[in-house]
This record gives sequence, structure tokens and C-alpha cells, in this order.
Amino acid sequence: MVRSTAAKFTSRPMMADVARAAGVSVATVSYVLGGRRGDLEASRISDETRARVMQAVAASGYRINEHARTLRRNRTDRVLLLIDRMSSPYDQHLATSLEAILGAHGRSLSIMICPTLERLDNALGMVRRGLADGAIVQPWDITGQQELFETYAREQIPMVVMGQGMTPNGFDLVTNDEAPAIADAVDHLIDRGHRRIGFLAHVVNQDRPEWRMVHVVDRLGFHGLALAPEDIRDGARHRLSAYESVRLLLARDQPPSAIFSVSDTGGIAAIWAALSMDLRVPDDVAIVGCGNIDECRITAPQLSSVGPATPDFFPVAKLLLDRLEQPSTPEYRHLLMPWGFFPRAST
Amino acid sequence: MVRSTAAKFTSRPMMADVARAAGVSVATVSYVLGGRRGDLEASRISDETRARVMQAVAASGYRINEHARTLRRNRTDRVLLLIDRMSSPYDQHLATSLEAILGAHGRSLSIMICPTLERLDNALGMVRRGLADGAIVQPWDITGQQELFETYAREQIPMVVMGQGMTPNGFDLVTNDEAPAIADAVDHLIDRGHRRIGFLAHVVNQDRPEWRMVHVVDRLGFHGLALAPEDIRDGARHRLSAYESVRLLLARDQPPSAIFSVSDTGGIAAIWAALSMDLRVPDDVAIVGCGNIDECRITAPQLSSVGPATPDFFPVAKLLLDRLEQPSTPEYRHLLMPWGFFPRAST
DNA sequence: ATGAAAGCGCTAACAT
DNA sequence: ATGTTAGCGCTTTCAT
Repeated sequence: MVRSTAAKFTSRPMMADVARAAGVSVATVSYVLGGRRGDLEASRISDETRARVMQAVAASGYRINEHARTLRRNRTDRVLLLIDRMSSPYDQHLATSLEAILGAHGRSLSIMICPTLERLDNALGMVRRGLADGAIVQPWDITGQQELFETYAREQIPMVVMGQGMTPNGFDLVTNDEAPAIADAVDHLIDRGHRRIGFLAHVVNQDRPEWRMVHVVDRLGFHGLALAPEDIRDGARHRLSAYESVRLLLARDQPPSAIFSVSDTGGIAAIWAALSMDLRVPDDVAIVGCGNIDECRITAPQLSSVGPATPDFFPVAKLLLDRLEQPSTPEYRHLLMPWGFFPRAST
Repeated sequence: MVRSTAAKFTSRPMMADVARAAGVSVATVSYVLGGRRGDLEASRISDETRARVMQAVAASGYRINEHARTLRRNRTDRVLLLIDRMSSPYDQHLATSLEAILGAHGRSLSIMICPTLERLDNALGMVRRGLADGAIVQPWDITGQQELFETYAREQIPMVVMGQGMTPNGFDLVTNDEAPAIADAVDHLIDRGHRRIGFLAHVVNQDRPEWRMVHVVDRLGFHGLALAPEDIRDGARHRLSAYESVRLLLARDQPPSAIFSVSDTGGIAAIWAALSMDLRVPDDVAIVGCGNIDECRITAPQLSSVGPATPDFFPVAKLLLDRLEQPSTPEYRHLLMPWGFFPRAST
């Protein structure tokens, strides 16, 4: 195969090789292969030439060098999803939906799992270095850390942040409308006669309590009730730690009669914990989870849960797409995702 | 801030800006920032100059453009992990371990979730196009499709494939040593008096049965037994579908007395299914899973499982690292990962 | 110990 | 409808 000198490095054909094989210039090949900018090319290249180019591409096994393209275009058409983990069906649904939506708009999605702040920082560094045009960030621990995201925003990273307790400023914001749904769940437990509720948190003793706990405390306060400090446990993030926490909670002399878990996996682990101690759900302990994942419907009893009413992530993707088209639009938007309470047999 | 003309596109400082601020040439800045090739630079740049450069970098908020670097170096120092999903602790452990190991060798890891063959194909296309130097591939459905991977190998993609029923040829191969562990599990069920075993597969009616089924059939055959076609169901991939499949299986007049699931999540869903039908585990149905994930230890009863004996992925990473150092080493290696059977209360 | 300069493979403005 | 060509921002050889 004839190849240009540069190929000595790669052993792979380059655009010049394709051009030579098709008897056209590299510009023509470039126009034919031009990614999203097909419109520009449509009027330029004759069908016959295009066919000849495509055939030469196929014959040579040519693949475009994305780095050269990006360097020149100064745009990757790639978006990063930064997420703390990829364990729940919710996360997977989010990833799948976003990919489909962005794909339909000529963008591809890369997912990076960032369980720690350090990893998130590193990943956003990659965006700054040109590995993607923008990012959708769903942070667990650091939701509410307005300043942190404003710092990133200052680095000109088009960014959609999904989280609680922030104001869009330098980034667009998506917030689950969790408060009313959680209030419904609390009301429901109180209706059922529960007065002491155990709370399974992600992490306790952070500098600020997590938002779902704030909502529960608020609603209990509305009814003249409160969360007892000894009824608050951490561990909801992992099934095993949730299981252990709930067992300790229920092993006490006067355990709470209901448990609110900030995750469904924590709620399901709580059911296992109750079963392992020969406690009946919901007669001995009522259990509520968060997220309303499908798995809630296969447990015995099925798990009551607070979660997204209509898990449609198109508006989230739209936020970033708009920002990529118009990076300098001054006003940043705040999207509220509807949530609801879905009572089942576990309460 | 003084900046070179090119910055008009990015509004971000470039190496020339840093060089000017530090009063040195771009070459010097490049040497100071030179990624993995620190050794080359050590002897060149004086400590004083380096300090001045680093300070200029910090002051300007400069970030290197990875695309320009890669275009010039013709190397990304990035590795892709292609995995069909990221739901089990096993997958997460794999990703975390690989990242740590590769990081220690100056490489970064990007994860791409590829639930379909199309997506895998697309991701490997990205490697060909220069987005990474190589890939570690853990395919579920397509394990055993030797030809498919040979096709990719022909494209010069340094690749480690994790799967069953293949021969390393153009790629290095990692195979779980599942057969003896699965044989142990089958023996154990037969010891317990089970003669008819239900099988929960990922997908049935593919052109070839999945390997875990082959191993079960083999061992049953050794004992003069067989899998009845009506005892084979699919759906192990998702908890909900597994639940439905097992309920249908157990609702029959003469259900099998034991179930072997090709996944732990399927096995756990089977426990829920049994509980929902007021069947006792293991008295009415014994259940075995695959993967030996932590969650096996919080179910009631705890789930017996076949899985990795020592989940150490360093040798896997080493395979790829060696290949990246020596792309043209002719012989391809085959690594066997030890597996075992871990009996618990569910059998 | 440091600098000058030639590209890496591609895109797109401009020319024809 | 197609070709020419000047860079994109960086690395690295060669010169000093």
C-alpha cells in the first residue's frame, strides 16, 4: 500500500493515502468525512466523488485521527458524564438516556466514575485539557458545595450540575424536587402510626447533613416530631454497610418502628436485615427507600419508595446542548425534576 | 494577560504564554511539563528554571492541550476498559483495581459501558481513531467469538480480552477458570440430593449456549444427569427479568428442586421469587449464583456462589502494559484466573 | 542548560 | 465542484 511518510509512526493509512487512492485532494476527503458539519459539505462534493472517496476509505481501512481533527476544530463533540458510581438502575438509566439524546445531536458521551472528590477534580481537569466540550456532573457527597462548582465554572467548563441546595451560577443546575415527595412519605408513615423513625444516611457527621435528612427532619418538625440522634445511622451507600447499620439499629432495646433510607439499595438491605432478625416488614418495622428503582417491586414485601415521577432526562441534556451552542449566554438555568412517593407493601 | 494569537479560539493561555511569562522558550516549558518522560527532562532543566515555569503555569491557570500533545507524541497513555455494564461489585472492583495499577504506570483509564455489540464496536473504533493506546475488553454476550476479536486485532489494537472459549491470537486472553468451580457446585447440589436443576441463563437460544451452562451440563452428564430444556430460562442479566423467570419456573407442576443462576443478582432475585411464593430456601428450592459478590452474604438465606477465589487484577493489567511496551511481541498470552465454589445457607 | 524550528494529521478559508 | 495552503498547540531533534 502506498502511504505518506508520516505513516512510518502508525503503520496506518492517512487522509493523504485515501486522497491519492481516490484521485482527489485531502480537502475533498476531509469534506466527505466531515463529522457533524455535513451540511457544509453537502453542496460541495458530487455524489460520484463521494462514492469514490468512501470506497477508498473502506479499501484502505482508514480511520480518522481524532486528535488532529480536534486540534484543528477546537471542539471534540464529546461530553463527559461524571458520576460517583454506576450501581443503581437510576444511574444506568441516566447514562443510557443521555447517551441516546446526545448521540442524536451529534455528540458522544463518555462516562467517568468519580467516587471521590479527587477523581472528580481529575476528570474535570480532563475537560479543561480538551478531552471533552462539557460535562454533566452528578455528585453525591458534594452536592450543595456551591463554591466548588463556581471554581470549575471559572475555568470555562460548560457544565450541568445535578444536585441540591445550590444556585446556578457559572453552571446550569438540575435539582430533584424531593422535598414534597419526602414530606408525603413522612406523612404516610405518621398516618400509619409511626412516631419514631430511624434514618439511614449516606454519611453522617459531615459538615452539613444531607438534604434528604433535612427534608425528613423538616416534615417531622411540622408534625411536632424529631429524629433522635441515636436513630440516625450511616451506610446507605453500600448494601453491606446498610445491612450492618440496620441490624445494629434494630438490635437496640427500643428500636424505631420505621426506617427511612436515603437509597433504595439501603432500604432493600434493611429488609434483609429485618428478615435476618425474624422481624416482620411492615408489622415490626416499616421501611421506605429513595430512588424508586425497579428492584423495589421484586422484594418481599415490595419496597415503598420516594423517587423520580417521570425519569425523563431530555431536559437535562438540552441544558448542556444549549450551553455548548451558546457558551456565553449569561443567564444560567435551574431545572426542577418532579419527584413523588410510591407507597408499597413495606409500609 | 498577554497571550498568543491562537488563544482567540479558546480564551485560555497556551504554552507560549507560559513561556513568555517565565522568560523561557516553549521548548523549556514543554520539557518541564513533559508527562511520563520526566527522566529525559531531569538532566536538562535547572531547578531554578523549572520553578519559574511551574509558577508561571500556576499563575496563568494553564492546562496542556492533550490533543496537540497526542498528535505530536502519537501516544495517549490512556487505556480503555470496555465492559457491558457497571452494576456488580465485581465490575466495580475490576475498574478500580485496573485504574490504580495503570495509574501507577503512568497510564489513565477510561471506562466505556458497552451493553451492545454495536457499542463495543463503536468504542473499539475510538481506539483505532487514536483515543486510547489499547483496551481491556470484558464482553458478556460475545465471549467465544474468536473471529470477532481477531478482526479487531487485525486493526492493530493492543487488546486484552477477558472471556471463555477463545484462543489468544492477535490479543492476549484472560479466562476465568470456571469449569472446576462450577463442577464443585454441581457436585454439592447432587450431594444434597438434587436431581433436577433449573438453569437461569443470561440469554438462551443464541447460536451457542453460554459457557457456564456448558460446564453445568458437562458435570451433570458426568453424574448421568441432564438439564431438561423446560428447566432452562433466560433473564439472569437483570434482577426483574430474573425474578419473573424464576417465578414462572417455580410455578410449574413439577419445578426443579434447585436453581443455578449464571449471575448472583439472578440468584438473589430467585430468592425473592421463592419468598414471594412462600417457598423455603433451601428446603423447597436450593439456589446457587455466580460471581460471589458481597451481597451474597446479606441475603436470607445467604447465597451460595461460584466466583473468583482471589480477585487480583494486576496480572490482567500487566498483560496490556507489556503489550503497549512491546507491541510486536509475537506470542500472545493466556492467563487463567482461579475460581472457587463458596457454599452458603441457600443450598 | 536552553532555544529554534520542523512537523504530527487534519480543517476550512480562500482560490480556481 | 474541487484544490491549495496556513495553521491548530505541542514535542523533540539539532544547534548553540
